[in-house]
Amino acid sequence: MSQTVDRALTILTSLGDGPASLEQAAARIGVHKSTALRLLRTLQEHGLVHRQSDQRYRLGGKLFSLAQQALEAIDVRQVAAPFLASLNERYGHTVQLAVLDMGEVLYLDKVESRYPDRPGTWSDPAARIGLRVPAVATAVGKVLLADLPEDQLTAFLDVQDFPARTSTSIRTAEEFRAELTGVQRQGWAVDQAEYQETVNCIAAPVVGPGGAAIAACSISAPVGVAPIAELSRLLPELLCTVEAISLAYGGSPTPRWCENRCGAKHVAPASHI
Amino acid sequence: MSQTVDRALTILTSLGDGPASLEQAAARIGVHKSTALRLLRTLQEHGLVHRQSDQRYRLGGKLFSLAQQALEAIDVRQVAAPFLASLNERYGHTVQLAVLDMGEVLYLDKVESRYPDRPGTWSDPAARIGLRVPAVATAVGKVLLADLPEDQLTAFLDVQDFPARTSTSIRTAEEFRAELTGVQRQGWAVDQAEYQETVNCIAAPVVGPGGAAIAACSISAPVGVAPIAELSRLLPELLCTVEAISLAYGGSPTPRWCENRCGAKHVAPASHI
DNA sequence: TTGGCCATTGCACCCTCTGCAACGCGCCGT
DNA sequence: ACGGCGCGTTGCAGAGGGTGCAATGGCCAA
Repeated sequence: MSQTVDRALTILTSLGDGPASLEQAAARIGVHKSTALRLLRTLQEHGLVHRQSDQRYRLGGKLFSLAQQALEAIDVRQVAAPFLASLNERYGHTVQLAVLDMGEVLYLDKVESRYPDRPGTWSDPAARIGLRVPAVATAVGKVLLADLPEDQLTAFLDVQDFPARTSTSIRTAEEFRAELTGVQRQGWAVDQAEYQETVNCIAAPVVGPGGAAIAACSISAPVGVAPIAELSRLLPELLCTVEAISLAYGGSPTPRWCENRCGAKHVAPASHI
Repeated sequence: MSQTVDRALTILTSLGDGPASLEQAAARIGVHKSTALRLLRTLQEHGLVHRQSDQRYRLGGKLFSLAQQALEAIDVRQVAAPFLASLNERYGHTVQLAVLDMGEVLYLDKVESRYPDRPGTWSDPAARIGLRVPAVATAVGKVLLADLPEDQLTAFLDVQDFPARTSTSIRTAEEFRAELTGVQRQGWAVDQAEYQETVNCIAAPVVGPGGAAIAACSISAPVGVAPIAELSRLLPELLCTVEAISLAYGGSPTPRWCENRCGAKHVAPASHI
C-alpha cells in the first residue's frame, strides 16, 4: 500500500535472516544503497534495527518490548491462563494456547509439563511462546483451520504444501480436507506424531462471541509418556476446559460448526485471583 | 530520516500502549485518517499489526518471530550461555546477561535461581529476557555506562533523571559519575537494592575484540537469601567468568578502562556441546 | 602511498505520499 | 422506518519527499 514503508518493513524482515551490511540489505530488496541507508536509519532511530560494531545492521532490541506488549494485548490469553494452569495441574501434561496468525499457528501461552525433559525457556526451540508452526501438521492448526470459511480455506490450501515431517504426516490437500471434516464433526482434533515423531497432541477450539474459533487449546505429551489412547482419555477434560474458557470470554460453549460433542460438566479454574 | 517510515513506526510503537481504532491511531501521531489507514494497512500486510474483530488495530504476531530472530542474532548470547549456566550451577543464584540498548539495559539471557520464589517465565514481570530497565539503577547498567565514551555519557546523563526507586537509589548525576569512577577503577559494579528494595546484584563487563564492553554479566539474589557481603564473595568467580566469556568471544580479558582487577584462574564452562 | 571497497552526502527529477472531500455503511434514537 | 451520526474507505490533485546517480570521504590492506 505504501511503497516506502513496505520497503522498510521488507528490509526489517530480511534482517531476520541474519545481520547484513548496507549493500547486502539494499541488494536483498533490490533498491539503491542510499535508499536502504535512509530506511535503515529510520528503523534504527526507532530501535527496530541495531547497528553493531562492525557497522552491519541487525534486528534491534525494541522488538522485545513490542513483542511483550503484543502478548499483553491479546486478551484471550489473560482469560485462558487460569484454565490452562488448572488443566496442567491436574494431569501434568503440557498445555498450550494458540491462534491462527497469517496462515500459521502462533503459540500464545504454554504451561510446561511436570516431567522435565526440556527446560522450556525462550531458548527452547521445541515449543515456545511466540513460536510459529505450520498449521496443517498440528492439532491446534486443524481445529483453527476447520473454522475458516470455505473460500479462505481453499485459498489457504492452494498455497500449502504437505511435507513428510514424520511417517504419519498428512501428505495431500484432499487427505487434509477429509481430516478437517472429521474435526468439524467431532469438535476436536488430534495429532498423532504428525509434526514431531515423538509428540502426540489433542486440541479443541475456544469459541468467541461471534461463534468463531478465536483460539485453540491443546494437551500434548511425548509418545513415551502418554500414548495417543491415554491422551484421548483426557479429551472430556479438554473439552470442558475450552467450553469454560469460551464462556469466560463471552463466547458460545461450542463452535458453530460442531454438530455434536460430549457435554461434560464445566470445571471451574483453579482459584487464581 | 524518512518521514513516511517514521510515521509508520511511530504508529507501531503507539500501538504498544494498547489497541486503537483508525481515528485514534491517526490522532496519536497527528495525521489524517487516510494517511494512517495506508500506513496501518502496510504494517498489517507485513504482520506487524493485526486487525481484531472489532476493527481496531493491535500489535501483530510477526513481532514474536522477529523478537526471537533478534535474540538469535546477538551472538554474545550464544557464546556466554554455557558460562552463565556454569555460574548458576555452582552457586544457585540468578545469573543474567545484558547489553545497553538505546540508553537502557536490555536483558539477553537469564538463568533462574534455584530457590523458586518466582516462576520465571515470559509472564514474570520481575526480570525477563527482553526486559528493559533503566541503566542508572542497576549493576549491569553501571558497568555498561562506565564503558561509554565521555561525550556519549554526558549526553546520556543530561537527559537522565534519578528517581528514588528505593532508599539506596542514586539521586544525582554527580553522585552517579562518582560511582562510575569507582566502577572503572575496580572493573565491576554493585547494586545494593537500588532498583528493587529486596534485590542485590553484582555485575562485570564482557569485553569484545575492540576492548569495549559489549555486554555485562550479573549475579543477583534477594537480600534475604544473600546479603551484599555474601554476594561480594562471588566476585572473583564472576570476574573469572566474564574474562572467560570475553576471551571466548575473541575479546580482551579486561575492559580498556579497568586499571587493576583480581586475576583468578579461568573457569571452563560446563560441558555443553 | 596507493588502490579498492564501502558507507555517506548532495542534488535534481519525478514518483508517491498527503490531506481534502465525497461516499458507503452500520448503528442508534426518534 | 426513517434519518442523522460516526467511522472506515475511496478518488483525486498538488506538492512534499523519496529515489537513484554520481561524487566524496574514510578505512583497510597490499
